[in-house]
Amino acid sequence: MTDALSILKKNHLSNTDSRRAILEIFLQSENALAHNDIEKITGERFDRVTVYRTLQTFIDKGIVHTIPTADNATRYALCRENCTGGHHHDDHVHFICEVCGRTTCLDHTHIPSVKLPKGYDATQINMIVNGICPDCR
Amino acid sequence: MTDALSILKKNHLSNTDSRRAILEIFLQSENALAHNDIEKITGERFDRVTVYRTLQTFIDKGIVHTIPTADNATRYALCRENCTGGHHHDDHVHFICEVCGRTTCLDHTHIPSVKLPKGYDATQINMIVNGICPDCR
DNA sequence: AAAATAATTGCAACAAAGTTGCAATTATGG
DNA sequence: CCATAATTGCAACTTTGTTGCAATTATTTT
Repeated sequence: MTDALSILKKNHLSNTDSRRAILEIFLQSENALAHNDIEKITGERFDRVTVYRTLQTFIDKGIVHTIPTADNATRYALCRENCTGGHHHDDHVHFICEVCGRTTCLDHTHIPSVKLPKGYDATQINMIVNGICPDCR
Repeated sequence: MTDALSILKKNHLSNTDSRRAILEIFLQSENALAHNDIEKITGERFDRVTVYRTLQTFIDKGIVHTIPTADNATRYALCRENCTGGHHHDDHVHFICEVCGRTTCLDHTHIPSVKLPKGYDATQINMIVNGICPDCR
């Protein structure tokens, strides 16, 4: 159920080398990954552009979500919740460690609700916590 | 008190054209600005590098804070609270409108506290709400 | 007020992140 | 296994941001 192939099947995506490989990487990683991290792992196997396009496909299908970071390099992480095409509902907090730089999904830490001023309508909320992770103290 | 010159004085920054001009732009803007927005306004008056360096100086002094966004273009906004060199404490929510694209500081909407899992230590928290702003409904 | 010093700017060059068009390749359904 | 549709790789480009260095400008000293 959580292997690359079934994820592709479930989302009606064709079974290609790059998609399988990149999904495997996510499945085996604890942390969110930047495009560059993926490239380092896959090496010369896939073109940069292919990696970008694969990630975009995964986002569109709700397989992966992005995390806005201060360093302007988008991080991608698997959606553990049931996100579907066009509709993400990852409502967990993201943690970025200042020491090791790793970005982690705190899957069980939900984003608290906020009351916005009149007239503001939220469609998606991100909460990014910077600090020091358990491994780095 | 809220004119460009006093802000520079208060922060022991020398009074230069670019600093004054860029501060004026922030003082007159309701929204957070990307580097590119500033360049469009200042035109050829200042070099790109000068704008970047000026913004960095303002961040260091606690005059301006950055907002992580999904589109990988850092937004900058005036600190309304008393941020000082090296220590920002902007704890308000940021709103990004999906229609007009504007990024707004909801200065009076404070970020609610979250309880992190054991071992995680927060130093800074960002909350970015995407949705539709009052002007765009 | 002018000279000396220190800070700031502009230029050129570079690096990283991401995008687009198009031809070649690969996957899939019949 | 063939046809069609989807995916990939390549080349070129854009945007965002950085660095070193010489020239300029602001501030301090006298």
